[in-house]
Amino acid sequence: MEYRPDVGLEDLCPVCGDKVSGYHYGLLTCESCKGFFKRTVQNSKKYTCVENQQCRIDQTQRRRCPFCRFQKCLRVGMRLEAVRADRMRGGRNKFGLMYKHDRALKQRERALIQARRFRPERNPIWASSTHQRHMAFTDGLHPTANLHSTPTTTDKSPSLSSLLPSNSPFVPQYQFAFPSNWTIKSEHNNNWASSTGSTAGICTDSYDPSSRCSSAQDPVIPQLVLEFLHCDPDELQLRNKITAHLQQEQTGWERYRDPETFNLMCVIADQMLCLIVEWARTSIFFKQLKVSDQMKLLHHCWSELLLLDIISRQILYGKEGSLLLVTGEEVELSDIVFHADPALANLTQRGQKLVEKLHILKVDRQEFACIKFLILFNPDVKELEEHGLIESVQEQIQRALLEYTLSTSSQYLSRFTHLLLCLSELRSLSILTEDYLYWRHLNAEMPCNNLLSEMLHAKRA
DNA sequence: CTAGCCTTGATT
DNA sequence: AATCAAGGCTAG
Repeated sequence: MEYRPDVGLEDLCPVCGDKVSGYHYGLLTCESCKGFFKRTVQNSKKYTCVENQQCRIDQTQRRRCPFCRFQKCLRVGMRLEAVRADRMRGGRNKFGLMYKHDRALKQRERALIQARRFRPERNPIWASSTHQRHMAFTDGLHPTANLHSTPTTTDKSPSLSSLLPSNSPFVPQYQFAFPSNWTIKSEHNNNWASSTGSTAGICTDSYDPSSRCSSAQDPVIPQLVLEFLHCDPDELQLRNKITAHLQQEQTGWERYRDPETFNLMCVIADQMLCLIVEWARTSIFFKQLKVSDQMKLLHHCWSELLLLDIISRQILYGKEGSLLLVTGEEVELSDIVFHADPALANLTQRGQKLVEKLHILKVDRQEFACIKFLILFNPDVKELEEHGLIESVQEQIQRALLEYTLSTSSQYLSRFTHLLLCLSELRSLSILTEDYLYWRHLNAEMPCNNLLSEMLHAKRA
């Protein structure tokens, strides 16, 4: 296998693919597109397209249609407001900070790639993917990048049923034993909410985060937790997959620096859902379930998993005051709240509060990996064929998580209880989010024919 | 018009 | 003083 640098994307102009000469009008572009954008805006140029406004824009053909070229400039995120009305030269503009953040992010990314190169990690999840993705940069087919445009066979995300059937034979590694020395007593339907009542007495004291053990003495990571970690996809691979897809879709992913681009967020969420399904179907325990049960479980918990994915990203990699997207972009939370409608603003704020709580608890990657499985294996889902099996897996996960928590925190019971309370909040937040998305979906404000809309319909059918 | 190179000037 | 993203200039 030969070495090919996969960092090429950010060195190419997102408009025409030429060599980038620096940040211009909001993002990294080449010198010629910088000049073209400047001339167009300064002189208020009006172009027309002699074709059907779908001209391919690349380095050799960029001169042929200024109309389509300018459309693409806007689409990839070049900012009109960065062209100065007074034509003042020199100095800096308000984007300076954004450029700085972007640079830091790219630097971090490079470091990650560098580190991974020396410690190559075999990842069976991606290798065994049945869903082929075209990484090639196919330009010119969707020039307006209208996300409502009729999906082609490549840009339409596959249905859940087509994603699920697994070819890999199951090799049993774990016994489904029931030596439950302890269980979380469930008084309600809700797994998480139950802990409020039964263990309330223990958790009235506030949790002291300093009780979290330092890594000085290595915590004992239970075998099952290690297995969950092994199933957990690598963040950088997720990022590369999603950005490759967005490139292919010609959506110009820089656009969501503008928090109003709800559509693009939906495309990202849809792609994340595909990857979550991929994670599940190749994961321990889940891959041996009947496909019908797999579908029921995923239909039930997809929004929780999606939210947890977003939230865990903030805690593991993000920073305060901004939302880190899977693509590596950061969006100011205040911008989102300012631009969003009241319902979305409220969801964002509640989500942020949850992030803060989990941040105080210092939830780590091991625990997030466990929690994902806890959410997936929900024995309260109706009409499960292998209910007993799913229940026993749920108990094993709970045991493993508690065992791990025990080894990393001196106040493990308090900590564990707080963790479960957070999951209860995650549950209600996911229900609200589904309602919100469904409402936008009914108003035809979302891209259709994708996994996201399939999931939205599943529970309401 | 295009695009490569030049000048400018606030920020660091 | 160095940086670097604005605007400016000018052959082709």
